[in-house]
Amino acid sequence: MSDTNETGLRTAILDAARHLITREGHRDVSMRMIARAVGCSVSSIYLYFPNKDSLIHTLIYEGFERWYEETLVISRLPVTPLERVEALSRRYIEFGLEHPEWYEVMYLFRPERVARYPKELYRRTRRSLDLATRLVAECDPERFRSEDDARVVLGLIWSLLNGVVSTILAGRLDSRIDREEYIEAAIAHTVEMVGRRVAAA
Amino acid sequence: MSDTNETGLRTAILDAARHLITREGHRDVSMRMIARAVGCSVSSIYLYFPNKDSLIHTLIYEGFERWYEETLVISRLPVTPLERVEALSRRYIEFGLEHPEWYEVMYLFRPERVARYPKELYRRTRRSLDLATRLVAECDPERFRSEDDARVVLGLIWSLLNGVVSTILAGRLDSRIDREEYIEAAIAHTVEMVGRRVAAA
Amino acid sequence: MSDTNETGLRTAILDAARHLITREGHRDVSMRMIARAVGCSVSSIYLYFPNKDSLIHTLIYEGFERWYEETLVISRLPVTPLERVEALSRRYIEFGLEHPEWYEVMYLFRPERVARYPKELYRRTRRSLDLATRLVAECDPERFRSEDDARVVLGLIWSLLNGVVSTILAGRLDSRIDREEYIEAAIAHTVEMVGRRVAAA
Amino acid sequence: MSDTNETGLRTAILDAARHLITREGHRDVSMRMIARAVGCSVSSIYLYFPNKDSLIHTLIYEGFERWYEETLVISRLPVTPLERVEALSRRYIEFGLEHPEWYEVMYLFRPERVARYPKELYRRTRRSLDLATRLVAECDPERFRSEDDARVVLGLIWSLLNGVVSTILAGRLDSRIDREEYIEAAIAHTVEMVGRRVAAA
DNA sequence: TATGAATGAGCATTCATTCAT
DNA sequence: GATGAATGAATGCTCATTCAT
Repeated sequence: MSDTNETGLRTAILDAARHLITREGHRDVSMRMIARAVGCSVSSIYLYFPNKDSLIHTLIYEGFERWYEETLVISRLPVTPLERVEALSRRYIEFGLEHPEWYEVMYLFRPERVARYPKELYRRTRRSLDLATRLVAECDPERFRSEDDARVVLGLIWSLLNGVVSTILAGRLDSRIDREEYIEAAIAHTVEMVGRRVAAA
Repeated sequence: MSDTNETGLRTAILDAARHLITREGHRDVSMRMIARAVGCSVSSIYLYFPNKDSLIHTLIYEGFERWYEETLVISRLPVTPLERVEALSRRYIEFGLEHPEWYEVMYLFRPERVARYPKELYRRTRRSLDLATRLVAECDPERFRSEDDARVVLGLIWSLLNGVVSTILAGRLDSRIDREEYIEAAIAHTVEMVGRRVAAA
Repeated sequence: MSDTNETGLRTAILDAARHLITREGHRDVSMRMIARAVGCSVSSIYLYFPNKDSLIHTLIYEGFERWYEETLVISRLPVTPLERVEALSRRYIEFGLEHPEWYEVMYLFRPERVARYPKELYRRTRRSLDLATRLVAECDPERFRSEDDARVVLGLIWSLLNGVVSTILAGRLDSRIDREEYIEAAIAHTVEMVGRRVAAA
Repeated sequence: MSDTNETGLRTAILDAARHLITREGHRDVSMRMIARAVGCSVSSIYLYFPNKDSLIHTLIYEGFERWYEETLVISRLPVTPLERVEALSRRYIEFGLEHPEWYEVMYLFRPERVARYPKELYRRTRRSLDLATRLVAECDPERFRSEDDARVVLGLIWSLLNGVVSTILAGRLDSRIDREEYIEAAIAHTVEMVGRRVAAA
């Protein structure tokens, strides 16, 4: 309650919700728990969010927004396109591990289950993805003449990176594996995927 | 209720629970719902499982068991080691997409959140992983002289495949990407990871 | 809780709800209050009624049922038709005053506001009304050749009697008026309405 | 908010409350809803009314006031006493049907449930009633030598008219009954009650 | 082996009201 | 005169679980 006043209740609620969700999963986090964590009454939450859904949507929205900004910074780095992709991969893993709350919250986004206000959310998701796709395409304009080709590769990269981050966050990484080595190997692979043609299926 | 008796109530409960969880998420599935789906009373479930947690643990356990059997079959295929790895990758994606119930249920497994009976669960997880690691190691005994090297690569493969499956299951695959192409590219990549040395970081 | 067991919880719930509604109005009666009055837990109520609406519908339904039985008895009295109408009027007022719970609960029935399961309720309402209409018609077959004529008169009678009962129950009867005299005058009037042609409009 | 200022916030609040209550019932109308309808803040309502109860009391009070004025006008009509009673009956039904808000709001008045400020309310109720009683008495000074006799008859008239109005407003009028015919028959009856001695009980 | 009855704790949400500004 | 922020208490309802039979 003390340091809450400084940043505003709305922000405090979002922070508490994000942390609790990361720890417990979003279905297990109740408005009561959030209120208790913030130190305000339950009904005060409803002063800032019309309902639980919208609170969670806000969280997801902010997660994507936040990652988009990271993507934007990287897209402007004065390095080679391939190095930009490498930076993007590295940053994605870092982002996920440094801010598991943001990462997990973005992962909550499930088109099928997130019912009520998803239109704007969709747009945000796409924005980051499209920018990243462009970064991939720039690496090899000849190979990625069609945007679709770049998209498939980006899709794989994204899957790999998500697999890596979620494996680590979930504590499922085999304890006999060295974490740094694992991460670096993943990044190296994403660079490979972009820089070299796959032997094809 | 009629054909339930043949296979046993316990099995019927597990089946119903698995399907419901896939459709609704495990937090949204209640004992009531399971009982209704099975056609028995709620309290009958407690004859076979001391509580909801243990029911879910059983589900996870069975998921890993099932996948272990698949892994076992592949490990005995009379083909080259590399082809076995390819088969493993393909089968993993197929398994996840064909049986989202099993897949999702395995994914429920979070050491931190699954509190009560995790010891045996851990062992099951490892068993599949170790077998798969061996399959990878056999592809290039020289490169994978140390088991750890194989483990890192398998970790990446597993991450990539999980990323692929979960992306598709969650409906998050960019609609502009062709699904089959995406899957085949992923499999091709896993083969690449094993068969060719990465350019290093 | 002691005398509850004898009659069954369901009945106890209905009784408590009926009394509370009479005292407080149906919007002011909560499931919690009913539970407290009965001496059971809130969730136990949901064992017998899927929701509050259906509990109230049951109450209304029973009220109409109960009154229908009264009507039926009167319709079989071995007296003149006019005396039957008189008996009906007298019994209606008595019924309302003796069982304000039943009476008020029937009055809750508002086609517009009672949304969910009103079909059967409608039928019950009509049943009593149609029987009463027949009783009126029998008083003067010549005058009430068309059923519609009897219906208008019955409608007026019903309005008068409802006005009388609700005025008394609401405590709005002018304290300078003698209650018995008032009631008898009302009954006399209903007989008049049926037995003598109105001077017309 | 713009045209609100002209008439005053207090009036705007009362108007909004009256309309909402008619549409939703007084228990379902919240201060929030009223504020939203008016276009002011919730707490502004508390500037004019100490609490919700007193707001509703004011509404009831005004309803009776309004009807009293109608009664007053009729009491001065230059026609025969009996025609005045007829006019009163007709006007009462009209008033109820034209202004269901006023009518319903008056009907909210229940001495038992309206706890806090009922003294003045009582007085208002009586005022209309006494005036109407006098109108009845004037029709037949000989028969209504005692005021009490007139009061009983007026009580019946009032009950009948209330029954008629509330039946129609509640949508409970049998759909096979012609509304105009029903109303005219009711009015005719009130005239009868006053103009002709009932056969007695 | 199977169940129906019962419950306490919890859920998201809404309410009338207060108070500092 | 007017408001925004805040809250405690209440609402209908669902849940996992227990227990006597």
